[in-house]
Amino acid sequence: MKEELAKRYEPAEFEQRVYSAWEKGGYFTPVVDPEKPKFSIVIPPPNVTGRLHIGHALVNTLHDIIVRWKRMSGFNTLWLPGTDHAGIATQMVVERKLAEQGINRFDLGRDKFVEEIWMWKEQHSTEIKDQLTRLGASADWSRERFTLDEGLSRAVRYVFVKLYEDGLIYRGIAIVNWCPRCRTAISDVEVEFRERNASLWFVDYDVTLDGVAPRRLTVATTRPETMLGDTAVAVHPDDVRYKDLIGKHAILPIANRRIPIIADPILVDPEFGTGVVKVTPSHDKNDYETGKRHDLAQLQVIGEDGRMTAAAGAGFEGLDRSEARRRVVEQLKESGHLVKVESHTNNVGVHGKCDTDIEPMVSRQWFVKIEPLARPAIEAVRSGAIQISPQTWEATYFNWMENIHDWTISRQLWWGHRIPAFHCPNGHTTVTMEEPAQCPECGGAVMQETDVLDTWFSSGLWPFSTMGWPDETPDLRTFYPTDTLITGFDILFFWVARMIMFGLRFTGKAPFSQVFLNGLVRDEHGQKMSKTKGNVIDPLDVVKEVGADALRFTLAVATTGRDIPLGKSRIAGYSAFVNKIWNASRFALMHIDSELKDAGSIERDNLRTVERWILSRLNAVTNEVNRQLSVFRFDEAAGALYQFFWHEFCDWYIEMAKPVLLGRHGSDDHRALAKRVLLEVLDRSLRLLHPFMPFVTEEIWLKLGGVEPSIMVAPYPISEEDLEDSDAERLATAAQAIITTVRNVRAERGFTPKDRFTLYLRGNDERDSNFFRDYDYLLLELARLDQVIVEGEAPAGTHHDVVEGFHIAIQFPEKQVSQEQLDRVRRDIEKTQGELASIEGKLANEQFTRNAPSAIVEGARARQTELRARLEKLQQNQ
RNA sequence: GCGGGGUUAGCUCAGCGGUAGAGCGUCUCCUUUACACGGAGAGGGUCAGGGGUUCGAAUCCCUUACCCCGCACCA
Repeated sequence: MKEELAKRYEPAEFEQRVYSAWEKGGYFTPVVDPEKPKFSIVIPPPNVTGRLHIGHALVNTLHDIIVRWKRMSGFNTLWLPGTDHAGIATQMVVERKLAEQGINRFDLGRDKFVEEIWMWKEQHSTEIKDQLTRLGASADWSRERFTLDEGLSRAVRYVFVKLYEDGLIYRGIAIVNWCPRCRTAISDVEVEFRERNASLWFVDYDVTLDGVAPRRLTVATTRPETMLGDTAVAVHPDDVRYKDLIGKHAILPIANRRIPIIADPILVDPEFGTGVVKVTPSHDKNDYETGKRHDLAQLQVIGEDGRMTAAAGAGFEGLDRSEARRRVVEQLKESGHLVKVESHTNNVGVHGKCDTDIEPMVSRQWFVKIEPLARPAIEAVRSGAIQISPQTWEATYFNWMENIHDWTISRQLWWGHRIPAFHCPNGHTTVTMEEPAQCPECGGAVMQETDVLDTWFSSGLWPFSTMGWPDETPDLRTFYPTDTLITGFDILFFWVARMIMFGLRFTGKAPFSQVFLNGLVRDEHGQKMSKTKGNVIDPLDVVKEVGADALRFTLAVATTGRDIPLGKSRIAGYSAFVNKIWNASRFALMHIDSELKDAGSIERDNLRTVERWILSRLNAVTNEVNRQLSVFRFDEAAGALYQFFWHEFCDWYIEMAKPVLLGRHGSDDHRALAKRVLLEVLDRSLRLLHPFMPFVTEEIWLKLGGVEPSIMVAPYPISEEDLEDSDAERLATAAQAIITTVRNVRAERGFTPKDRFTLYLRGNDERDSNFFRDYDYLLLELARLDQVIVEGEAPAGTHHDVVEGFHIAIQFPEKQVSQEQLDRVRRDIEKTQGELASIEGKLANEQFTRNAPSAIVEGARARQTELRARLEKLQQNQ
């Protein structure tokens, strides 16, 4: 029994009900069977730091589109969901929350603090799952994983121990990027550079020369506070200005220490500045290397907390770095050692997570020797075993992988995988998966390393650790390697590269064969969304307002390029499309009188030209959508469906079918055929649209009464060659073009819809003429004519035209330009002048131009130009 | 500094060798029994500037200007 659709499209009425039905149906869970053709994909696990933003909505919509498409196309499909503990990021948000209560993590102690984070995690992973559910994500929740789960943690320990045994993990002292706020080392990729206006201070160092007049060397520095830790001054060995000073000593101002003057061709560029460089091995990467070359002393003057140490000297100990800088400059000025100050822009490295200036710091950390892992990972992409699209990212990938540095993996944090290394008081270190009872070398008591691993260490194992690896599980055999990886380009190095390296090393296989990197969502002016700018869009707010389908479709259409601008008006545009689908379906359901499962197949021979045309077009779109999805052109696929459904199916086919469906024209057989085709086109269109708009398509499709219990498990349409009909397309297109021409003439000459014309037309052959004789009712109704004469001779004085190869002539009554029309032009001119005046007033207002965001001012200027042009045009027409 | 991308309609973007496209916005007309979240029409662009290749260039090459994004970094 056919059911009717509600009069209004109200997504809130059915979305959640539909989702629960899918869950109950078990459609998200694939079978475990390595023999079946499969498609598998893992979610880029969202951080449990908070709620999902619109960027997550994008990447997960793209996942769901691909996953639903593959599932309907007959693949045993797994989308494996989960979340990431996100080390430092999560630790930071919980610390911030505790700070509001006036507590810091040291008050709580490690165990209690970690317990706090677990509570936070529980709440947020539930929220995240709920958000994904509301978007329609067809992920297999029975396989949901978290990077700190026992199974995944075991994989982490296994990999760590294996890499250590293979000599690819080492512990050592090195200069690393240190975040004084988070009090941990971070890796190179976590450092972001910010351009800043700074000063360049020129400082004189006295040179002690036995028996000769004293000289001074001028060094330039952007960080005067580090001079307290200088242990040398360097010049270029070939620099004639200073050649005689090499090997002598300089006196470091303030500290009054004697430091050597060394020659170093790598550190010093004689062309730059004064050609003299101060050397601070403890607080600068290049200086650290120089120090190693010259065996210089290290003097740490800045501590882990960013405050000056005792070594900085009396009057400095305990001062913050920036305060110490001010004081050093002050003292240099007083003692006359400060020669001059220049302003200078430089790029300061900051910690991407908290924006704190990075302090290069010498410390003992754990590292992964990365080159042996990177080499096969480069090869995998070069050979095509892994394809990255858009392909332009491959260059970026190679560039990075070929210049890769060892990876600092230890973090001085409390939240994460604790490194499986066990130290004893005698200095022995044992690396094993499980804690040993005693030190295997000396029998002493052991204590586990307090450092944890970089969060990307565990997410690098995600495609296989989530499937039970290192055990040979049925899941692993069935679903690994995965097929596609979809994620934002911003984590190409952080995540994608690490998965490729780990996957190849430990499973011997590339963890996926295709990578699709999507763009970043921005606001409608191309600005990055951020809370401080107030331009963030919460996906759930949008879902509540317009439904998940409209949001998903908008995101899919917008995916090309690096930046994805998203504004309310754009979403509204596609929510109108969902509404259109609803209403067209409602119309169709009013006329369709049999269920899909009883309808039988269409007798191809009985089809008439207009039906052949729409089926041919539907087939072309089917082909197009499948093709575009296979190359991740979500925009093209969605756009083709939009164009077809709205502008071909609704605007033309339904209108062309109406005379028959509504009984104004045609036989009963013809009517039955039109109904059958209407059902066919609607059915196929809904299935094609389903991956993009799962909710509304399901809600409507179930009313068509198909054999499958859900559109989710109905087959995805594929193109069928025998539906192609270029001749039907030619004739239908011609009919449409002729109708459009008549409408044009009507509007241009100022006629109303009530004025009736006579149309004369001539076909190229008998077949064409027969078509227009058969379908003259289409021209009469859609072009509002009172007569169509095929093959007749057109009288003189008619409007002649050639449309799509057909000669037509339109005969219409005489018509004078009325006073009313003239008045209307005058009213328009007045209206435009008024609007222009108001915009110009605004632009002349200084307060507006100074205070409004530039985008708004620019918009006003653009509007001004547009209005001026329009005004000119109207005045000409008067 | 090195590398990559961009500059197309008022806005946001497709197109990337063969007669300039979409969505939104603008204007006009229309309550025609699916939809006013609608229908029918209209207007709007020397495709950043300059040079070249070609029968033909938004599209390929060179160049200039401006913008974005990586990577590296000079004290």
